[in-house]
Amino acid sequence: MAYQQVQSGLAGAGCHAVAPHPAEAASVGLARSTRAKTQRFEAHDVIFYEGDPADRVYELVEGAIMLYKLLPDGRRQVVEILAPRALFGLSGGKLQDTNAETLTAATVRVVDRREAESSFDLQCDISRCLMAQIETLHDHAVLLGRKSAAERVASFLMHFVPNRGVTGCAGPVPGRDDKLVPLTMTRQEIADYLGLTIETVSRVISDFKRRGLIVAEKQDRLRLTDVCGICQLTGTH
Amino acid sequence: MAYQQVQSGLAGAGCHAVAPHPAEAASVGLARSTRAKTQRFEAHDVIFYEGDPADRVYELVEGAIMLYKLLPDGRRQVVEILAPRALFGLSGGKLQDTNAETLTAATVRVVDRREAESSFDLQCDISRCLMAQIETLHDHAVLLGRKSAAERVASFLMHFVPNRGVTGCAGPVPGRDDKLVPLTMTRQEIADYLGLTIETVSRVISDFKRRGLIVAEKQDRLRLTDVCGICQLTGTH
DNA sequence: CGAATAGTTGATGTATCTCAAGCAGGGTGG
DNA sequence: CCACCCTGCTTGAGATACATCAACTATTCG
Repeated sequence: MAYQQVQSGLAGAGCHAVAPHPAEAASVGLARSTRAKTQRFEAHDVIFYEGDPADRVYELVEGAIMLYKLLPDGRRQVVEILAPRALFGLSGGKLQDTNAETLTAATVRVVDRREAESSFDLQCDISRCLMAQIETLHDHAVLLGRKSAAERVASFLMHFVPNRGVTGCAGPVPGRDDKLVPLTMTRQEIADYLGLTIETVSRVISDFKRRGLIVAEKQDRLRLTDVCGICQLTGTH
Repeated sequence: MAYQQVQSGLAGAGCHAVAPHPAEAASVGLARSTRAKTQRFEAHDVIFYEGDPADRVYELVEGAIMLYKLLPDGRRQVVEILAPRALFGLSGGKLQDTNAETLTAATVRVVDRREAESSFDLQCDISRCLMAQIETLHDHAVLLGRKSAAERVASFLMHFVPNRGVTGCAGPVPGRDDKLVPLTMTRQEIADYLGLTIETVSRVISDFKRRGLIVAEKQDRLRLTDVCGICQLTGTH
């Protein structure tokens, strides 16, 4: 069940692509450690700040988390959005390089960094997860550096549609090509993730509505009514 | 630890200030593997393409390499610039997610991925290197998402000045505050790295010249004559 | 119900892109 | 050794996508 929810988060943000061996599912990631502690957070709680000591490793068990950086004048860039099973809090140096804040209520597993790094299996999990993260960051660099506002928003929306827009995309089930997307992010958070302003995000979404690509069931519940059409707008295909 | 010095940024692209510990230099990274092969490339050689099987791990020994992605319409984003001792070619999936191309002549050490992942020590090196890469990618996301053209170019130039603009920046040696930067990248490559056009990069550099921040000894040899001044323009301080 | 907050829409400004021309340096061949 | 070309870089003029500023509307929550 928990793994199904991976798909409803921002796909690619975490390690979800690595299919767990069913038998191992419960013992993958930080759960392998006997000394793992579980922590519960409310929506919009801060888990750590940039500059905090990076002496613990976190695994997102449930919920969604964003990592972001701030410039001294207040500009913000959300650099990653994490889905369940993502590891975070690892840092090259001794200090956290980002802030970590929950988007929704979230459960997190925490292990002492020293311990995490002493197990070969865990070390492998960590590398695997970091590699997936890097791929996501590469895609995001393309988005931020080279895509238009409409392409950014379309790409963002496509993240919520698992197994579409990927190589070997199955295409729509004939006659039905929609997907309900429960946004857990505010317009401001989306804008800061996409390197845009709140107004531009709003305008693009309104434009998509007018063009019949999406319907807003509520402000934070968008129904993508033409997944293929949106996918065409990502610039990636 | 030796690997804390890994700079997956630009420093090595012309700045060889990152000195490996002489005693460890030969036994760190992929050199730990007995079956590592060394390969030599000319400038602008392609090492692998996006979509190639990701079955080998590479370590840059000498030179500079860029990783980039292309959109179908030809837009390009350079996602990473690698300095000596960086590992690359690792991928979350089975395929390379970027193209890898040398910027200069380069020496690369290659190991079979399976082998690299079977050693605990190497696995540790790999994660450490991946974490450093992620930090660099985070910074780059801020640059691409939130910085102005001038801030991007200033940040780019500061990458070539080791130990400046970092927390605990020593400041200039009184009376002298310059640094020679031998660019190994064309304007087009810089533009594709910074998410700008060639013309904008050129204009910003010209502007910096007019303001006395840099002097072009040659087109590809810039002397930063006011490192502090440039640092102030990065937006990070 | 009403204030507070988040989102939308419009009018205007501007940073950067686009298109186009001119220039410089490096290499080649006459 | 110099003229020429080729490529990469610079500069200018104009277009445009997105940001900014400001008003308005919808939603949430006490």
